[in-house]
Amino acid sequence: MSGNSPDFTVSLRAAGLRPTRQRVALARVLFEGGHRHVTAESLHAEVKAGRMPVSLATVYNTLNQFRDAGLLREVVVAPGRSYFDTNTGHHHHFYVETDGELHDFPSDSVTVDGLPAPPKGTSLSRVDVIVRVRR
Amino acid sequence: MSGNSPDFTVSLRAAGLRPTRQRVALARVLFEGGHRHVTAESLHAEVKAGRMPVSLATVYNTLNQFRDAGLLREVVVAPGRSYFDTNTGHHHHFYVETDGELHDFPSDSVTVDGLPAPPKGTSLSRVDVIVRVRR
DNA sequence: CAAGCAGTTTAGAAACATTCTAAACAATTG
DNA sequence: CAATTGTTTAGAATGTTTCTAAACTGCTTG
Repeated sequence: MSGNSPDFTVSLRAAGLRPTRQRVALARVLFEGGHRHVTAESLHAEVKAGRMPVSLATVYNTLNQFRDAGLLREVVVAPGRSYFDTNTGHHHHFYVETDGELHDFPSDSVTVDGLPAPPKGTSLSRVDVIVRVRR
Repeated sequence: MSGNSPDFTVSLRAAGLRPTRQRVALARVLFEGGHRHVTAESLHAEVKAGRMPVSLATVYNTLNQFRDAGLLREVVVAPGRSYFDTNTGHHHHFYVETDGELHDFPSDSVTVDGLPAPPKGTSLSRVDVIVRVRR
C-alpha cells in the first residue's frame, strides 16, 4: 500500500493552491518530517540539489503563499533574517543572537497577562514572544 | 541660563563615542523631544534638509553605535523593516501590520510568566513582545 | 597653536534579501 | 486534446544595509 506519506495534493488544494510539482516538492521537504525552521535561501539550497529543483523566485512565492494560507508562520528576528516555521500552533521562540539559531518553545507554560486593548479600529492578529539570548 | 538643552557631548563621551558634529546632530533629533521610532531612511530624510546634513552611511553607523551603546533599541517587525526606538526602558510594542505603524505600550501591566530557562550555554539578552494587529 | 595620529565621514560601490517582469510552461476544464 | 488560466522561471529591478578607500576632523602633545 501507499498510504504512509501524506497526500500533499489534497492539502494544497484544500488551501486553495494548485498542486504543482514545485509546490508538492516543497511541501514534502517542509512537512514530511518533524517541525522545521527554514529561510528562503536554505530551502532553495536544499531543494536545488534534489530531483525536483525549484527556482529561488518560486521558493519565495511558495513560502509566502503557504504563510498566507496558514501552513507556515513567519518569524522575523533580525534585519534581513526571516524564518519560516512549520509549527503553526501556539508557541514562542528562543533566538540565539550570536549564531542566528531559532528554537521553539511551547507556550503551555508561558502566560502573557495584562495586554492592553488593541488601538482603536484594529483587531488582534498575533502575539509574538521572542526570547533573545547570547552564547 | 543655558541648562535647558541636554549636553549630548557629555552623554556621547560617556557612551564611549567621540562627539562629532554628525553624532551630536543626530542625538539632538533623536533625544531632544519625546520618545521616537525612526528608521534609518526616515532619520536620514529628516536630517538631510537641516543645517547639519548627514550621509546615509553615517546614519546607519550612528544608529548601530547608539544601539550598541544602549542609547537605542532596535525593533524588527517585518523583513526589511527595522525601527529604532529611543525608549530603552521596559516596554513592548503594537505593530499595525496593515500600515507599518509601531506603537509603544508600557510593560507595567504586562507580565510574561513561565519562560523556560535559556538553552545551555546561553544567557538572557532580552524578551521582545510584539502584539500584531490589523486595521 | 601646529603637527600628527586615530577615529570618523563620505560617495559610491557592493552585498544581500526580496519582489517584479514577461515569456515559456503546466494543470485544469470541457 | 484544445483552450484557458494559473504557475514557473531567469534575469532584472528594488530596497535595505554594509563595505571601501579617500578625505576630513577631533583630540592630544610639544
